[in-house]
Amino acid sequence: MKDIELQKTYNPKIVEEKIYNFWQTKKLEHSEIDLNKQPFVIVIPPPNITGALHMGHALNNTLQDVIIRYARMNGYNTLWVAGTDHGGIATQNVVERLLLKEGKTRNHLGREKFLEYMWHWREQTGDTILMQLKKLGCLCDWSRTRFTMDDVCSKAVYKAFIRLYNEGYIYRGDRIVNWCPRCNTALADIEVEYRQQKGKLWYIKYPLKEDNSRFIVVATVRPETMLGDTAVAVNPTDARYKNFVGKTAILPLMNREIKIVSDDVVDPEFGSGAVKVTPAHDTTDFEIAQRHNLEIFKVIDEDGRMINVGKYTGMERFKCREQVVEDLTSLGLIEKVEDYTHNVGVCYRCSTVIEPLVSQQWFVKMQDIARKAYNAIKEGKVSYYPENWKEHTLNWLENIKDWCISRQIWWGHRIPVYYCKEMKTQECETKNGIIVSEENLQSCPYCGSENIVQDEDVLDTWFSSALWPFSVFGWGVNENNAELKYYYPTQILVTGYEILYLWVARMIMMGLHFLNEVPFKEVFVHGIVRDLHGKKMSKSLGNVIDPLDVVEKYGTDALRFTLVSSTTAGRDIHLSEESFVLSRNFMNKIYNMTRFILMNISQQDVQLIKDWIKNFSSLKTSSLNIAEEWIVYELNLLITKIKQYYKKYLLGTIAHELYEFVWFKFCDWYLETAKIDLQKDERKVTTLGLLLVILNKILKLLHPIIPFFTEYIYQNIKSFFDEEEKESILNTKFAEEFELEFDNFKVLSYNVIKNIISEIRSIRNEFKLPLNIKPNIIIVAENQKILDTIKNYSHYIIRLSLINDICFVNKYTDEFKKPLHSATAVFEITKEFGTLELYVLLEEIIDLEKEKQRLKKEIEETEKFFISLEQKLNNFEFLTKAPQNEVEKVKEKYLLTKEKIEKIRRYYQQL
RNA sequence: GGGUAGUUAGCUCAGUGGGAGAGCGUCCGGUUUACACCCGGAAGGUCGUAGGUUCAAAUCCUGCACUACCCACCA
Repeated sequence: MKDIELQKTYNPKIVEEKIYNFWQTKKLEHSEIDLNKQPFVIVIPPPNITGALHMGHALNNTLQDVIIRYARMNGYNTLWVAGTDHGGIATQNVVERLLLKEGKTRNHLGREKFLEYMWHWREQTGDTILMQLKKLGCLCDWSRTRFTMDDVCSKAVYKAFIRLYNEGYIYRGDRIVNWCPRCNTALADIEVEYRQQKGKLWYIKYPLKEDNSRFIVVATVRPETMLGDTAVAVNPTDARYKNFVGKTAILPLMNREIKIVSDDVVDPEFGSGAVKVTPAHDTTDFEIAQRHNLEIFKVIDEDGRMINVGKYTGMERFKCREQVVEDLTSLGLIEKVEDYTHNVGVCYRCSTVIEPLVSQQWFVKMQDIARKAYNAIKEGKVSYYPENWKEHTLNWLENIKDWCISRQIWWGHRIPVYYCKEMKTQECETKNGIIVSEENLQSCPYCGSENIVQDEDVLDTWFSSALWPFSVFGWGVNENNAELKYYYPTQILVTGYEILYLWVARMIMMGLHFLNEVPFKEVFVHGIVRDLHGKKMSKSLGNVIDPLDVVEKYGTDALRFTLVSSTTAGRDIHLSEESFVLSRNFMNKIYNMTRFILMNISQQDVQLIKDWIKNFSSLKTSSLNIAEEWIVYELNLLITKIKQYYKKYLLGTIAHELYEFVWFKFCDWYLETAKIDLQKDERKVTTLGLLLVILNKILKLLHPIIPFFTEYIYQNIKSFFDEEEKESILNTKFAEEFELEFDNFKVLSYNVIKNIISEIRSIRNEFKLPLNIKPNIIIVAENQKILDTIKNYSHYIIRLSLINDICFVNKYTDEFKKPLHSATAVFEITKEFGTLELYVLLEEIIDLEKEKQRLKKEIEETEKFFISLEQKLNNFEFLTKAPQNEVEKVKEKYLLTKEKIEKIRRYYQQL
């Protein structure tokens, strides 16, 4: 694959295609049980089969891929399990919409045909997203791909249900559930979103039975529900209503007698202080009804239409509201109407206003199960990154409610419960005719009756998701299998915070309950992808950035690099198109830097360079020049930092550090000095060898983030290394620090040279020197050693700052008079080396007024700092209370700054 | 109503006790042959606000304002 092309621009499309095909043949992602190696496992948050890849997926999976590749390069037996989620209501909605286009509804087809249709649809399109993940470079072991409704996972679902049922954790009960009249199903509390909505608060007069000229006034935002009222409640301490409690009121429009009761939940401050009680359609009212044994009277059906209410029957609930208000108004029973803003619950899928409905549902009793999870998290068996989500999860677990797991749809795991209609035996009767069975039953196992029916409902989609970390390893088929033993618990779960409770907490609970071990040791929580201004991406806002478009335009690696570098500790990500341009440019930069290196290698040098690289590890830094020593030193610092950041999963910081090092240190500085070295034949091999060694390290550091690009470059340079046997960069070891002893003086000297060059450039710009004017400069120092070192490398300064020549002056031994027509700068180095003066000889070009201003500004800035140092040192408390090394540091800076400022002042005055 | 996070350059964000940083944008200058998807330079900030702790605060604490998200049964 030696084909770095001559084009000046990196073409991701061609390269990524090539590398993708290369990987396809290598099956690098495959993992097998290897007891000699430590496993490092990630189980994917399974995307919904309806989903086309969006930015959230791209982010989530890129992060996982970075982590898995890093672990892989550190010698772990990595496994990333892929799969998809059947997605319950969301998926059924999508398919029903498709059906509707054909003019059909699910009821036309019937359950069986409808499911057939759905499975067929899934076969055709369900794996699209997995293909897209593959293209993203995700190192999932595709041979293990699972689906929440495949045989293996379904077995786990039934097994879990039956076990929970037998253990007494699953029960069936009457509850007020959040009903979505559009989706026609119950929703869990966490599937309900609240929206603030402007509404009205109606005050309605209910006449008293004993004296219909007297009224009790109730306030409500939902007048239509009054038709189902079975009581009025007031606070027991409310003096206004003391005499009403126990009396009977007449429900207007319905002319039903209802009781007036007292209950603590009623807030006397709100509205009129009296509450209408509609047990069938309000959670609080339902609770009141249970405490007072009130009748439950259902007036709204599953489609959101009125029932059992005479002339209102069949009306849509909001239409009915208008009608009720109109009728009450004409009866003179509306006392007043107020504007009122309140929260309305809506379905998280379709935003339809939720109707609280009383109905029979299956529930999981959560308290015991949650306590186990609570303790495990508290004990640190699961670590959260960033940590603050730990506390959130604990809070949620503490206040957990029972989990409604039945859903009134067809797509999903059908609840494995049968009802015997006959109950012919005693045994059958004690069981209430409820049969829980994984098998497809034809007759009742208790009484033999063939008159049995299976529960119509399916399980909440999150029920199967909660089992995902172990169902994928075949727990449902055989819970003692070797894979489960080896791979479970997994290492880390990567997810957005929006499903922390919906999913993550439940996995922890189920993992602990069924396997007695947490399903993952770590949870990495990332934010949600938003647009540049923090708005959620949505089609209606038109601010969606499609990852596939980005890949098309800028390449997969650019997408990945941007996503990773935008990730900061659990915060939301604000994406803009231009951020991908930056990443694309970064890739191009490295591409060209590589081209430069390879272009400079002549055929006859290849072997020499290989030999040099082979011996590099035994080299001493003394054979390196200061630029080389500096860059190697900086690279070591970088590697150390990056390894630490990985421990804390600070992936965004890692991307930033790499960007900075490669561009600003390696390319802008080292490569520029290397160009100068390359002109001397005797330095050529060393320079090129070192450039390749560093490039190789950089590739490895970058590989987890931009795998395609780094693989491509690696394939083009790997022949220089003893790594011929490594087919892919993925099989190499992650970059380690060089084991070298550094000479701090060399590093320091190089930094001084850098500063001198920058300063000269700045002066050139300030005085608008054209490029063809190359002034002479004078460097004055107090220390001969540093003067000699700079002298040795003066060619760097001459080339990089475009000057003619340098004159070196030792302040103590040489005669020196400050040249008048020059621009001046003073540098502080260290206590040992003192300060250094720079004169750029400008002769008649200089504008002395400008130089004056330049120095004045410098003096002002330095003075500000100097005064702060002085104040510190004059402060007795600072001297006594601050740590000694801080005081020392300030003292040193003080002396240096003093020297500097005095010098600049003197020059200023001479002008 | 409760909780959490955020408020730093025009924009997007780093920085968690010792001289305010990056990228983009802006302005100035560049065919320095790896890269114009580039190079060099510059301007731009009383670090939301009011207090407090400390020798020292963008950084720690408290109040307030605004923003975002999560949670909650207030009709």
